[in-house]
Amino acid sequence: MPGQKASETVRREQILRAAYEVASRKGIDGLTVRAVAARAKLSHGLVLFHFKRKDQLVDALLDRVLSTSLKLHMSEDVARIAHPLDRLRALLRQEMDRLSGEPRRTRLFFEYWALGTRHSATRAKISAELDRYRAAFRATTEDILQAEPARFTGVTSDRLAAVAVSFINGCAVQAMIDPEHFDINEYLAAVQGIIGRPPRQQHGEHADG
Amino acid sequence: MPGQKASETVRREQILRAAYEVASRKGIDGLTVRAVAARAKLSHGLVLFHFKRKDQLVDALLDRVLSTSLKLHMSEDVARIAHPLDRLRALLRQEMDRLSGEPRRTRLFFEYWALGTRHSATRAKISAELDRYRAAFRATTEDILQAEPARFTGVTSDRLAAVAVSFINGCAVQAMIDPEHFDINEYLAAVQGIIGRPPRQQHGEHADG
DNA sequence: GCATACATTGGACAATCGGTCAATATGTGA
DNA sequence: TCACATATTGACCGATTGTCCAATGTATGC
Repeated sequence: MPGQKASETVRREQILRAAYEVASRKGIDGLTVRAVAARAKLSHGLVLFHFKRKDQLVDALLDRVLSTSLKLHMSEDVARIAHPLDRLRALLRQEMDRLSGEPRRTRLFFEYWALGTRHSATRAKISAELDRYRAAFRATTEDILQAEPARFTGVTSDRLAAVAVSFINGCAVQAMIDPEHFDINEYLAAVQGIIGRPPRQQHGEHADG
Repeated sequence: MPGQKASETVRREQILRAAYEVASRKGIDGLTVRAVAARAKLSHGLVLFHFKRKDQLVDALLDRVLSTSLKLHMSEDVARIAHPLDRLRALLRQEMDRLSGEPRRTRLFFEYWALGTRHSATRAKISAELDRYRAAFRATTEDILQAEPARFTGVTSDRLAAVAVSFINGCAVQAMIDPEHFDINEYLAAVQGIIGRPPRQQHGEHADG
């Protein structure tokens, strides 16, 4: 049983898969070289043979988490929606459903997020991937601005995409701590009431604090 | 210098303050009994004399983080706003400003948040404190519903308060990773455009993926 | 001043961590 | 089949952790 050789790519994949399983269950600080090795049924020495340092393993796992957590897949059903704003709303709903349906991965994602506050390389990687994720929304937000320019005065498509992403992250955080008590439809309805159609905001702003 | 006695309440306060400074800089997993002791200029044995286990220290620190992070203070300027919806908007802006101005505390708060996914006691404590935080918004959201019932059909004041809190958390997360590239005014304007006044949502829902 | 109570210290311990390395098992080409 | 390259193992190391505890220092009542 022990000692079966394998190619480097196969081993790295096997180790990374085990690392993801460990981290998604025990958190980043529970991500131990020995725990990963045990999960992959390998010796801990072998893990450090393929990933020379633990940092490299953590970093590679971050790549994996980002590429799966921040991948926007526009289904055909959604792409077929003619009205751009409705399409964006469908995207929002889809992404929030997806993230709230994967609480473990979402939690791991935000653990890296918090870690990025102290670790600049991690922060840079997350920021770059968030940029890519935002860019995936741009096609739709540009359509929106073109279709209804009057609705979004002074708002760029970039900013619109940024808000969409931020909105999704906020809901994901909410769903992370309390998955049951979170209903996306109610959420959207209430936000619509709070934000939509301000009765007297344009003429005399009181904001200056 | 060493060995000066002090009352238990004073020592606990001193230790907790040091624990907060350590955790807000190094994160929860950087919160070490010895690090806290060093920060408070005490022996590590004394820390465990007042907090019998490290868990109790971490737990007491959570109380402190929650009571400061989730405290809603309605300033007189805000309370004086007659229009309830404008008052809620001002509250949102105030809280987002406050949280984004304290990135360290916010990060620590979300670290506990993520930790709550695995630790049920932590999760319960955070949920309870979030309930209290939500309740502080209820006075305003009830005023809103009373003033403009037509605007929020089928939305309760509880739900409205919940959305406000979730909204704040989402912005806080956003400001945590990238404090510079976050502008609350632009955020609110863009959300208003996305959510407000849906042109055709009520009759034929297409959501079912 | 002295005895008592207890806050405080720092050493010791086992457990666990990341990391190194000699020894070994395994596959491959001739 | 044999030599060679290397993937794999497990022992080992130093550092750090939480926790315990005997020794010591400090305040207080008498």
